[in-house]
This record gives sequence, C-alpha cells and structure tokens, in this order.
Amino acid sequence: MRKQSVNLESPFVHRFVRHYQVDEDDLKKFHEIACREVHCAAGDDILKRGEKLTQVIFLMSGWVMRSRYTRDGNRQIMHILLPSDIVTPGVFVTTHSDHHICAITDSIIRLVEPTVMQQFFTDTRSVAAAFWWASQQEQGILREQIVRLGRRSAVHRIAHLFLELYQRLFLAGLVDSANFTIPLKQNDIADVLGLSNVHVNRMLRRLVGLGYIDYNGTQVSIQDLDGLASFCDFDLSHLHLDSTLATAEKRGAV
Amino acid sequence: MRKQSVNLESPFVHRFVRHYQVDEDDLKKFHEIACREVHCAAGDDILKRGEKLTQVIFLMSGWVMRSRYTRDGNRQIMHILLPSDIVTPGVFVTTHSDHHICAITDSIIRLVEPTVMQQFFTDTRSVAAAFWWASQQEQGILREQIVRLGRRSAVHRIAHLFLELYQRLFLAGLVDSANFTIPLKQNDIADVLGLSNVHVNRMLRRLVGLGYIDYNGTQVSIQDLDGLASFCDFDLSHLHLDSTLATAEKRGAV
DNA sequence: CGTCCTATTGATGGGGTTCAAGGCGTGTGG
DNA sequence: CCACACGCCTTGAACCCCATCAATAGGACG
Repeated sequence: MRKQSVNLESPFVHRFVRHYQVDEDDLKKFHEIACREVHCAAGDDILKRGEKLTQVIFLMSGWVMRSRYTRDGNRQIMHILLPSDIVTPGVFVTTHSDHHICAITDSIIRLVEPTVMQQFFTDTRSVAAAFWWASQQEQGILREQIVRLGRRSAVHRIAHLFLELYQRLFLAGLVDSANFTIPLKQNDIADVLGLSNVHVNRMLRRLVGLGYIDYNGTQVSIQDLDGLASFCDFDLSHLHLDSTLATAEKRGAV
Repeated sequence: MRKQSVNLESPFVHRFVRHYQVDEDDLKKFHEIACREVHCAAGDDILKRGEKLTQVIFLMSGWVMRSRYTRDGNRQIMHILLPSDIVTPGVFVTTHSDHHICAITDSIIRLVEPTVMQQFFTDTRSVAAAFWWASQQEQGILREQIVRLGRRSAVHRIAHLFLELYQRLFLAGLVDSANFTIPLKQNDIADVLGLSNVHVNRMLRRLVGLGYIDYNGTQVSIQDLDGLASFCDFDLSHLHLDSTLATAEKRGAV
C-alpha cells in the first residue's frame, strides 16, 4: 500500500477538525492517549463473530470490513471502515461481536482501554461529541446501505457505493481529485451490494461505457461527479455534514 | 389499539430490567424524568427528513418506522421501532434527520430535553449503559437487515422479519405466546424487505401453506418457532442478549 | 513456464417485478 | 338499507433483471 495523495496529517485530524467543530489541540490529545498500536496484514481477522472484545479500536490506516455469512456460505459485507472510523461496535459496552471484522488491506489499528477512553471523553468533551457524530455517521451509512440494497438497481448500487466511498475518503483527507485506489475485488463489491460478481463486472463495464467513471481494477476515477450523483440519486445528507461544505469542496476538487 | 397481553409495566422496565442488568429502582427514575408526552395518530410524521430535532425521544407505545424515499418515489422502510426503543437517532448530538420518522399505529412518545437527559445519564450510570446497549441493539438490527436484503430470498426475508419482530416484542414484554398483532400492511412489509407487495402476498401464502405460520392480515401466529428459525437461518446474536436467556424463555412461552 | 487468482464474456434459467383484473370487507351517503 | 366507493388482498400472465454455470483470457508470482 503506497500512501495516497497528501496525507501527512492524521485522518482523524482531517475529518474532525476540518469537517467538524473540534479544536485541533483537543484532538491532538487523542493521538497521545495510552494505547497499543497493531499492524494487521490484509485478510487478518481483527475480531471474529462471537468473540468478546474488551478494547476500543480505532482505524488509523487501511480498509477494514464488517461482514456476516449466511448458513449456505454466502457472505454479506455490511460496512466498510476507512481510516478515522471507529472499529469497535460500541465504545462503552463491550458485548460479543455479532459479526466478523476483517482487514481488507494492510492496516494499522489502535487499541485503547475502555477506562482510558472514558476518562479521555470526560476530560475532552469536544472529542467525545465528535466521536458521537462519527457513530451517527456510521448509522446513517448503514441506513443508506439498506436503501441501496432494497430499492436500487445494480448499476445504481455500484455508482452509489463509489460515490460514498469517495466522499468518505475525501472527508478523511485521503483523496484530492476525484479518483482513488479501491482495494476491493469485484467479488467484494458484489458481497457489499448483494449481487453476483459476474453482474458487478458487467455493470462496471456499463458505467465505464457510459463515461461516468474510469476503472482498471484498482483505480476508480470519477469522470463526472455531479452527473454520476444525479444518475444514481446520491446525496450526502446521511453523512451529517455542516451545511454544504463538503459539496462545495468536492466541486472545487474536480 | 387494544392492549396486548399482560403489559401492566412499562416496556422499558421489562426490556431493561428483565433482559439487562439494570436496577428496577434506577429505571423507575427514568419514568419520573422531566418530559413532555405526546400522542401521535397512525400516519403522523414524528420527524421529517431534513428537520432538526432538539429533543431526545422515546417510544412508550405503538409502532413507528424510519423510512426514505428514492427519487422515483419508491419507499424503503429501514427500521421499525417498537415500544422501549429510542426514536431519536442520536441521544446527544442533534443533527438534521436524514430520514423520515413516522407513526405506523397510534403511538405515545416522550420528549426529553438533551440537558435533562445528560444530567440523568451522569446521575444514573446503569441506565445510561442500558440505553447504550439499546443503541447497540439497533445497530445490530440494521446490520441484520442488510444481510436480509443482500443475501436472503423473499420467503426467508419475511420469515426472518417476523421472527425478529416477535423476539423484540417479547423483550419488551408485549407478547407471551408466539403470536402478535402486526399493524403492517403487506405493502409495508414489501417496503421493509425491498420486495413488491404482490410477491410478499405470494410468499406469505407459502409460509402459511408450509405450516410455519398463521396469518390473517393483522395477526401473526408462529406455529413452529424453532422450525421457522432454522428455515430462514435466524439467530438472535445481534440482539446482544446475555447468554441464551431469551431463547430459553422463548421456548418456555410456546 | 505452469499455477493461481481475478476479470471477462456467453448462454441459460429463475426469482421476482410489473401490469391487470377480480374479490372481499368496511364505511358512507343517499 | 342498499349502493357505491375505497383500500387492501389475491391471483394470473408476461416479462426482465440478475444469478448461475461454464469457458476463456490475462496478469502476478514462484
């Protein structure tokens, strides 16, 4: 994994300072918190279904996924975690995980003791609020995923997913122009979107054919951001951004 | 809406005291909290998409839903709220709602000022933890909904949904035996499960034909709980119950 | 230079949608 | 008290999106 674009600062700083009203100095304290940093290789399980986790986990770099398997062996990827996301389902209550959490790429995660975390949250309320906001974002993304699966066609699902990933990478400061490296195989995309890998392939070809994106298997380049957003009925209200900030910057970045 | 079964105590008490380690006296304080109680009629909007809500809302009685509409007018019901659920997407951070919240049946909701709520949570940590747990449950349910939509067939989706609703009603003490009143039209079920109303009708008939359930449009009666659970690959780990308590009581209740 | 993994493309079939018509119960007004 | 309307359920028929099966191609890697 080579570094993408200008990412000298932590994705947390980018997301929470630039896109939420958190004081940069407060957030810096988060990086000095007592923790254990762990490097995961692509494919590593971070937390298996049924395991009980006693630490709060944050994703510093790399892509991670939450998934479930049905009895007949089909996989559903429910959510994709990007740098600056909270990996642990619950920050306070640690229950047995109801799903797998697995590294898609090589990743770096940070493990924090719940007591440390709670102390930090009481000391630094602004950051606590920011993580609340992040958790609201994840819920919004989950709900959007439900709409995608329930009421959108295959082409639209793919386009919609790409726009969401792009937007979230943008929030974390991991892309500047409208293209990004996607570490998902077509098979993975299929398992995110409830489709077959074959059909994902065909619809990807169609999106390219329509001129909306370029795609070569590892790199997604969105040719027509607004056009694609309109094509697949994408909007970003579920990310709970202040005003239209992100949209404005998004346009600026094209 | 006539009262269902033995529901003399609050659904909150039933859910959090009987199925979570909350002290009953602590939880009683929740019912004495400063609040405004509002009665909603079936069909009333509680919160429209885009509106900003400044109060924390709890559902005391009735069924409520979260939904979204796509550009072409299709509705996706993302989540169904039952008594004892938290209606407000976030307890602390109040953002603009990214979805509609609407009463399915006549309902009673309780509005609490965020400051009051925060004070209550700091005073009564055990209840704060319980609501954290509830919020984790909702996330688990959302993820389960994603699996349902992405990787299950129509019959299985319906069966799976019915079992989940039953289980949640059971947690809130709103059912005793394995049947319950379902206020959802077949059209609503279709919009929960990403199907057409026509196909929902046919698959409901099939479930009845297979002997798994009885269904007359308003009443669902599960004939073979374990058989149905096995049929549609249902398990309740996403509800984060302590041990197999609920399963045991479920069996006892049949 | 073979092996493995992923992408790609064709052919076939099925689960589910869509369109359309009819039935049934309930309420409502003449 | 009947007639009509309306909402919801039900059933049939045609069609289509997408899954499945299968075979080929194209790297990456040892």
